[in-house]
Amino acid sequence: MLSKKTRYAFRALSYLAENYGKGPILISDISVKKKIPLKFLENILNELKKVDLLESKKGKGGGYYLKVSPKKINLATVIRVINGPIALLPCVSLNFYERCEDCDEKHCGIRKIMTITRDATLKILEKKTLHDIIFASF
Amino acid sequence: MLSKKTRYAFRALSYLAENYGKGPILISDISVKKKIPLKFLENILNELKKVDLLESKKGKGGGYYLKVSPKKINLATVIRVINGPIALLPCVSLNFYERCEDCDEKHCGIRKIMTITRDATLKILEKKTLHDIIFASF
DNA sequence: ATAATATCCTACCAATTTGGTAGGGAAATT
DNA sequence: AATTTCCCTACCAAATTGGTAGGATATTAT
Ligand code: FES
Ligand code: FES
Repeated sequence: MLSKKTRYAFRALSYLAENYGKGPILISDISVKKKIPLKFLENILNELKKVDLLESKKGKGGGYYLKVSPKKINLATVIRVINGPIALLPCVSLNFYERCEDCDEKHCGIRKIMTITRDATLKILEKKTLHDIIFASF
Repeated sequence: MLSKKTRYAFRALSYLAENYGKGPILISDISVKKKIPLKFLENILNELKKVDLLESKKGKGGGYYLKVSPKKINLATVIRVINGPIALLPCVSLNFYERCEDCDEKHCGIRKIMTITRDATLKILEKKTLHDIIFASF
């Protein structure tokens, strides 16, 4: 399951997506509107900034805003940044690969099935974007 | 990601599947062959027994064995028992449903996409069985 | 300048989950 | 009655999760 933090990230991002092009949005504004603990949200938005999904501005008139269009930010990217691997096993992860101890990858049946599962999941999560989140909600 | 415990469960089950029909297998045998900590494995097998995937026999000649054919035990079932929900959000889980606070299910775009993802995942994990694990490994 | 505004950074914290271990009890077999 | 094997309860350390606190830093307005 996705962590609470990741769910917060999606809620915050969808709010920013709804306000795309309207300039910087205050953390405190997002916090109140989306009911996310302020200081926790601060941290989340900062992480999203560090991977270039968001841009920020300090001082009066400042805040956070999407760096690119909501149509260009897919869900897989967000999950990887905040939640971590999408694959069900480390030996199957594209972005967080780790070898399985005591298991031979060449002849591992579990791995093969989890690879198929990963591909099916990614096919959806890499195609769906923040834009889809907003417009799936009407 | 699946827990280490779940990976142990799959390794143990695939060993039991390979030996299906050959009578009870010792925990200690599985532990050594599949390199799983003995006491931890004890616990795992017992949980699988409680949901009727395994049967056990005590005393000499005893051990654990699959209660039904490897073709009838799918991966989704195993994951749910040992790892928990398969869906990425509680509001989308079929077997572990929980309402999302501060989120209206009717108009939630995230939920809709996660439902699609869940269905794609389940389509695979409910179809693939222990038998497939064994025969995908050759 | 300097005050005000707002993000950024570091450190800490409690509760829960994960990945075990220890020790003995209960049932079946010899 | 001894041996074998699973079963049950309790405990434990380390990691992760979901935060909070307090101030440093950058920008803007006066
Ligand atoms: S190689 Fe990763 S589970 Fe076998
Ligand atoms: S209802 Fe579960 S995320 Fe919106």
